[in-house]
Amino acid sequence: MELNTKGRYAVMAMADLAKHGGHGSVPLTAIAERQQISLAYLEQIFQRLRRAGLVDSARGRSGGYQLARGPDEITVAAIMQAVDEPVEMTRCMLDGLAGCVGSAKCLTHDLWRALGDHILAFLSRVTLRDVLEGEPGRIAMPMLSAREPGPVEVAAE
Amino acid sequence: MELNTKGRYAVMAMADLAKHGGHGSVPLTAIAERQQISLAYLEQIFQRLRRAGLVDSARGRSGGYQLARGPDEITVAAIMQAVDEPVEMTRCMLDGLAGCVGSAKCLTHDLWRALGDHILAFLSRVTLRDVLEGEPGRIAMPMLSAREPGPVEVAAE
DNA sequence: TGATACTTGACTGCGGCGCTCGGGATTAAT
DNA sequence: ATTAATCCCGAGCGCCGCAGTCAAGTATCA
Repeated sequence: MELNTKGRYAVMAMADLAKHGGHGSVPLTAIAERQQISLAYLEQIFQRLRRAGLVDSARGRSGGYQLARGPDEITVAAIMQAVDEPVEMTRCMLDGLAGCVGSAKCLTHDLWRALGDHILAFLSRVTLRDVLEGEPGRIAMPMLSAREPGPVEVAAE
Repeated sequence: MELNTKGRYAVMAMADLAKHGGHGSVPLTAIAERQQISLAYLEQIFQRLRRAGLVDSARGRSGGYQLARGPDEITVAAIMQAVDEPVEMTRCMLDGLAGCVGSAKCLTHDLWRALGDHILAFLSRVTLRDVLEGEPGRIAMPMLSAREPGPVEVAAE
């Protein structure tokens, strides 16, 4: 269960952009320095963000990037998907049951699917604005912290 | 955002064990064949499961493994943690703010933390029994499928 | 004209996942 | 007693892809 740097950097950079953006574009050099990310690597990442329509670019001197939409209209899910192809959990379900154990759906098929959906749903509910305001903490709240063996009470009934 | 084979195989194997277990132990050769996993690799995985107290082993001929507890007392989270050290999303928060951007918490610090908690909470609510019964689909339900800015209303009632 | 910045694509080190191998210890069947 | 299953353990290793670099080009502004 791992998160790679591309997704992480992308969200960090976008958050930085939302914060220091305001009016006019922000050059990558500034972001790279503030967030301590290699400039050349950031450039790669922003190409993808641009192609996904999440940022607009301005070339030449005093150029840079700015958000294509408001910070409350850009979700973390959108960023991660733009930068880092699949949020899927396994090749098992790309189409049909290809990667499953030969015959039918593997026993855990539905589990991974549910997990993937769950993560995506979570990230889809967090916007850049939330990140800046430290909201994600609150959003995660309704979860029981973990492993509470008592009366489990899994929703419904 | 990726899931490695160790965690995946472990859950598949444990599900298989729960299904074909019943009474007496199940040899790894059987699981390996049914789930199409390399035997030698499975052995590694089961060492960890055993040390974590999730399975009991019986050596010698007609030996094998069986669940140490009932299928409804073993969560997917427990399995994944036994096999695959951290479910953490980044080194950023191992202790304190080590990996953060020099100074203070990085902007996305809380986000990754919330994501990690969220995933763990989800996996902690799914037991082996649920997996066998195809429940994980239902468990994931209380999530609104995505980006629903309306009244959030998660879990509870 | 030069400095600043984005654009693009090719290239690469190397860490670690995913797996194999070889041996050993234990137990049950015959 | 021997053989055949099984678990137990540690070392080793190929190869892929992540993370990052490099080089060359284009646009824009002062």
